[in-house]
Amino acid sequence: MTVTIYDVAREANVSMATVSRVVNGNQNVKPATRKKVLEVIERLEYRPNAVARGLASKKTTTVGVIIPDISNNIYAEAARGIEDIATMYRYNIILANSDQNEEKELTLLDTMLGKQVDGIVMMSDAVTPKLHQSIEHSPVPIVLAGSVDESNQFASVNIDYFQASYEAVQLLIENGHKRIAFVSGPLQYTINSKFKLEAYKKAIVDANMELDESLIVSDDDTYDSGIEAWETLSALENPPTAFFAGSDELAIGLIHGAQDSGKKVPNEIEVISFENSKLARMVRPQLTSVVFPLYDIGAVAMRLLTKIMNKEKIDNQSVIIPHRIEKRNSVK
Amino acid sequence: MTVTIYDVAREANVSMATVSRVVNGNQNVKPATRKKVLEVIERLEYRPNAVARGLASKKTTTVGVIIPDISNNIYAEAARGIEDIATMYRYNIILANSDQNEEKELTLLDTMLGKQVDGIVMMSDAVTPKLHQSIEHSPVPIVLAGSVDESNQFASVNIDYFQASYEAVQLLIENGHKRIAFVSGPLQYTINSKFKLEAYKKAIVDANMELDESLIVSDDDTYDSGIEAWETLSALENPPTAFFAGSDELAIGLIHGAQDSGKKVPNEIEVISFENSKLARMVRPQLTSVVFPLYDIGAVAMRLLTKIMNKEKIDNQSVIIPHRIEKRNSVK
DNA sequence: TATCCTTTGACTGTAACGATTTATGATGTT
DNA sequence: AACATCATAAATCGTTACAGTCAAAGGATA
Repeated sequence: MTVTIYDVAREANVSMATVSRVVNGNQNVKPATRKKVLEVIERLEYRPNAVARGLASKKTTTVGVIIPDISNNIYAEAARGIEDIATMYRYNIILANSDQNEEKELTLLDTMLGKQVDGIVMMSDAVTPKLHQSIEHSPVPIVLAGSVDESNQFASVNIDYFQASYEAVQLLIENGHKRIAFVSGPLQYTINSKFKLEAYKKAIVDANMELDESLIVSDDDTYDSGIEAWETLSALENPPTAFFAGSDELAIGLIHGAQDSGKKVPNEIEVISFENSKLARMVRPQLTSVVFPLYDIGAVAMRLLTKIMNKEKIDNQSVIIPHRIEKRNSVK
Repeated sequence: MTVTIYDVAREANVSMATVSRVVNGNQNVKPATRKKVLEVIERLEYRPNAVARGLASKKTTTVGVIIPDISNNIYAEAARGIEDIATMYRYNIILANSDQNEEKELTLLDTMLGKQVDGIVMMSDAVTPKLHQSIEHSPVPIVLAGSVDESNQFASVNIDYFQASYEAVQLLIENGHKRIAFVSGPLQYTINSKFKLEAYKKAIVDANMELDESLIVSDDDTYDSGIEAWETLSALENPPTAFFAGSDELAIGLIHGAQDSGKKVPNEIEVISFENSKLARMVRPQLTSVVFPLYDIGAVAMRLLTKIMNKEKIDNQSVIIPHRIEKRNSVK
C-alpha cells in the first residue's frame, strides 16, 4: 500500500541504507546513484515515514507548546512567534491549551513527553511546586516563555515586568496624579502580584504618596472586569484620576466605563495599559501602553530551545528582552 | 536509560505482550496480574513511547491543523474549538500557519502526512486546483473548516454565508438606506466573492435599488483598511449611509472613520459587521453583526473528523450550522 | 461415570512496523 | 599495495498484533 524505503531501494537496485543516505543528504553517495534514487523516489511518490524515523533516530523534530489559551490574543501572538521560528528550524509544533490549570499542565507535559517531543516551550502564569518538579525531571529541554519561575532555575524569556510597570506608574505620577489605581488580572499570577503590583507600590511610595489599598483591584483580565473596576473605583469617596491597567482589555473597559459616565479621557481620566496588542489602536483614545512583546518572546523562546536541543552553549538561560512604552492618547 | 515495556515485563515476570495488554486496557488479563503490572509501571515510572506505538499500530492519535494565521483572532477561535474536541477524543494537534499561501499549504500537508497524522482539519480561503488534488489524494481524512470547496466534494463545516450576508444587507435596506456600501477583505477568497458580495448584489437588486460598483470596496480585513474604506467612500459625490463590513475590524475602522469626521453612528451612519468576535462589544457603539461561530465550526469540524477516522457512517459531509444576527447598536 | 472433544481464559513468543546506524565489504585510484 | 570512497547487510528502536500454548471447564457420548 504505502511505499517504503525498501520499495525504493529495490526499484533503484541499491540498499535501503543508500536510499536513507540520499534522503538525508549524506555525502557518501555517488552522483549517478543519487540521481537514480531520486528519480525512483519521485516516480513512486515516496514520502519518508517520520514515525519510523523518530523511532530509529530518537528525534521527532517536533516540539510541544503548552499555553493557557490560544483564543486569547496575547497567547496566540506568542504561539505565532514560536511557530515561525520552529518552522524556520524545521520543527513542527504540538499545541495544547492548559487553561492555567495545574492538572492539565501536568498531564499535557506527560503526554507530550510520551510523544517524544524534542523539547517544550511552555507558558504558565504560576509555576507551582509540582509543575516545577515536572519541568526539572523532564528528559527534554523546556523553556518558559513570558512566565516566571521564582527559583530562576529554568531557561526562560521575559521582559523586566517590574521595571516596565514602575515606569508606567511613574508616567502617571509625573502627570500630577495623586490618586492612581491599580487594576489587574488575578493576583495568583506571579507577574501580577510580584511585579506589576509591587512595582506600583514602590512607585507610589517612592513618590511619597499614600498607598491606598482601596485603589487596588484585581479580578479577570477582561473587558467586563475593566468596566466593573471602573464602577467600583469611581464610586469611591475619593476616586482615582488615573489607572494602571494590567491588560488592554482592562484598559478599554476602564475607558469605556469612564466615557459612559461622561468623563473625558485623557483630559479628566488617564489610563495606561500593559500589553499593546492590536486593540490598543482600535479605541478612542488610543491606548498608551507598556509593550509586552509576546511575538518576540515566543520567537526568542523557541530560538533558545533550538540552541539547547542542539547542545549549543548558552551564556544566559534567563533572557530579558527590552521593553518600552508606546505613547498614544490615553495619557496626556 | 529510558524504561521500556520490556523492563516492565521482566520486573513483573510477565511477557511484554501482557504489559501491552494492561496498558491498553485489554480484557484478557487476570486482576492479580494487572495489579502487579500496574505497580511495576508506577514504580519504574514507565511511560509508553508513542512513537514506537505509532509505528506498530499505524495510528498516532494526532491530527494536523492547518490554519491561515493563529494570531488572527478568528482562526485562533476556531483552533480552540478544534483543540477542545480533539482533547476530548484524546487526540493531540500539530498546528501550523499557512498564511493563505498555496505553497505553504501544500508543504504543510505533505509534512503532516509524513508525520503520519490520523487526520487533518484545514482552513483555507481558497481551495486551488493543486490543493484540491492534494486533499483528494490524501491517505487520511481531511475536513475543511469555515472554508468552501466549490466542488463540494470534501467534508466541510460552514454556515450559509450567502443567506447570512443577504439578511445583513436586507436589514440595512429595511432601515431605509438607498446607498449601501460593501466593504470586505480580498475578493480572491471564495467566501468574499461568491457569497458575501453576490448576496449583497442580489439583495440590492431584489430591492430594486441601483447597483453602484463604486460602493464596492475590497482590500484587507483589517482596521486600517476599514479607515481607508471610509475615506474613499465618504469622498464620493454621493456617499453611502450604510455599510456592510466583512469583518469586525473593518467595521470598527469604518465607525472610527465616521466618528473622526463628525458623523454619528448609528444616527447618521449605520454599519453591520460579519464576524461577531469579542471586539464587537468593545467599541462604542457596539457592533451589530452576523455571527460567524468559528469556535463551533472548529469544534464541529473536529468532531466530524473523529467520526470519519472512526469509519462511522456520515449522513452529510457538508455540514451547515445555523447562523444568526446579533443586534447591538451600530444599526438602529 | 469415564472418556473424549471443544471452548475459554490467561498468557507467551515472535514477527512486523519503517526507518537509522554501525560495522564491514567492495571498488577504484594512486 | 595502501588508501580513500562508496555501498551493503544486519542490528536496533519500543511497540502492537497475531499465532500459539497450556491448563481448566464444560458438554456430549457411550
